[in-house]
Amino acid sequence: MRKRQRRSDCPVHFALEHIGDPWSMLVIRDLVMFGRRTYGEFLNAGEGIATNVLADRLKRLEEDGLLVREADPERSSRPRYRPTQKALDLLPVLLEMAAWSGTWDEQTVVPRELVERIRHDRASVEREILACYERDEPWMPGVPAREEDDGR
Amino acid sequence: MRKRQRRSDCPVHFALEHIGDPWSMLVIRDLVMFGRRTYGEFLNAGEGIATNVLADRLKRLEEDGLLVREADPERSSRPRYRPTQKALDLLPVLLEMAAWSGTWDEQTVVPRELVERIRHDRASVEREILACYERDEPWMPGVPAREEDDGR
DNA sequence: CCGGATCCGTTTCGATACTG
DNA sequence: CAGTATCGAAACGGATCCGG
Repeated sequence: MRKRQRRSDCPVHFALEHIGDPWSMLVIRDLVMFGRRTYGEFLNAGEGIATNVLADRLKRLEEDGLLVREADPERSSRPRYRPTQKALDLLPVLLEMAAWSGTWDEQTVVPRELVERIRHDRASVEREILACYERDEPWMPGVPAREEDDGR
Repeated sequence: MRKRQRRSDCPVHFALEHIGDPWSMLVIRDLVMFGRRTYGEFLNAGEGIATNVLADRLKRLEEDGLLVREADPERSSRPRYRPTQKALDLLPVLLEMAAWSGTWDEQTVVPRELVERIRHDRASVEREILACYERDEPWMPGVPAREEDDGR
């Protein structure tokens, strides 16, 4: 018997236990597209996620194999989160979400130009993002990344 | 001034107020891909959505312009829900979700063959689905559409 | 400090009963 | 058949506390 305790644990298997949770998707987006890696970076990224909710999602995503938690090589006291391939494979979903948002959401942060790129050559956008990921750099073409936190 | 009362109304504008809600996405999927049109069809579609939650989501999606509510031409007492273009435009997101689910979700209902089709020629899958939509027919290649309720 | 954990008032969910 | 009404159980948000 499976434990069934999560709100988004609806009995249809359509990726919704992750994609159907906004905070999970924000964390995954931050991991995959914006190169965020630490608790503080997620927390102060402008989305206003609460500390307990963030901790819960990080744990849940780790349990479900979407991210790995490892020690920072320089400051070992600070955990560092990295997306797994399972999370990287959500990039097409994230990009289609971005394109839809840029088209229909009046409050969108996604620029039209990016929408066009996704529509006409999504593969190249994916390659660009994954190349940044390989170099451990953030990718942020016009999308506000870190809103002012910066304390290094 | 906008009402801000929804749980998934997080301040980052990335389509998450709809995509981040599992029940909303199920309704949209049922509308766009499976040709479901009535309250009862959504309710008994096997997902186990509660009546009040379904009513709430239908109202919310109508307010946000994702579906229109109209009277059934034959039985005028029965409302009929149809997706708008805004909802139809979520088809790429739905298909990428399906592909991810078919790849990574061990409980998935998405067959491998469909995953391959989405990966290699998503546009043709989209055309197929939209053609069914135009004819007001459901589309369900191997995906269980309305599974008979398991008693309960 | 940073990365959480804990407590608490409020909101939302989910199940069922009920109504037009 | 298409929804409301109700109510206990979760989840959320915010603040605070705590360990390294």
